[in-house]
Amino acid sequence: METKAVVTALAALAQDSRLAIFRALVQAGPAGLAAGRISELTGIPPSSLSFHLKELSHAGMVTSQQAGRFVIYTANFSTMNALLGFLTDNCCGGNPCSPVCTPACATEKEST
Amino acid sequence: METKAVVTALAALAQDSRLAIFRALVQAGPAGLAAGRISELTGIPPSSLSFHLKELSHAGMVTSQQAGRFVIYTANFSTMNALLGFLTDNCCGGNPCSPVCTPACATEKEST
DNA sequence: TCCATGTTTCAATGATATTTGAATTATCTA
DNA sequence: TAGATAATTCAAATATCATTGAAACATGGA
Repeated sequence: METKAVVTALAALAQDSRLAIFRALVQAGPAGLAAGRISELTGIPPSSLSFHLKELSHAGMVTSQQAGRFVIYTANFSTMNALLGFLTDNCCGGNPCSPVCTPACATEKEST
Repeated sequence: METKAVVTALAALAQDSRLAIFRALVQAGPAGLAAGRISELTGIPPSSLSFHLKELSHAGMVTSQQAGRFVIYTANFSTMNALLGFLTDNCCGGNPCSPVCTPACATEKEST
């Protein structure tokens, strides 16, 4: 994952409304949620919601698919995991650092 | 970890300069780096650097300690791990979701 | 105390993000 | 086709953030 993409992804999540939206989608799982349902759950008005969904989508954090009149949004779990990996990547210069970064996912890294 | 703190932490990382600073500190490990050294490594001028270090510090992503004339900055690994946990927390409504969020650290979660 | 070095604060400027009502587009049903 | 529902785009006001030179502050050594 490129630095630029990481900054975009982090920026997408670093905002109250968008973090709420994303968490709702993470909790909804692979089935996703229709835009209107997200609006109900979060209290964000449709036009604001649409703006934020666009941001999240552009950052690769969510995907969408048309389903009749509805647009179903789904969290993009692989991007999220790439993001998590990036932050711990090359931790401690690649040396063994058990006390430092093991708690979460020190064994799963990526440099793509 | 509270939502507000998470947004602050993500916002702290969602910026080119700060992400570069943070990564340098992650790679430096527990020994940390002096402010001047970070400036050298990243090419960020002292006054800008100081601004960004303050942001990171305020977000709990780094800690600092005076060492003579130097100020040593260190990545705060526990905050980082709490952050990673938050993002995957309650994934898929807490149901087993092996295909979805296992890749990185699905086994290590927290709701603090 | 005086000087050199490392770091932070200040202040002014420019750039970027957020918000939302109203209008628009798209789809379904009858 | 007409009416209802779902979602997006537009535009303009508001708010927030990033940058950096110059000045100030703190520490160590002579």
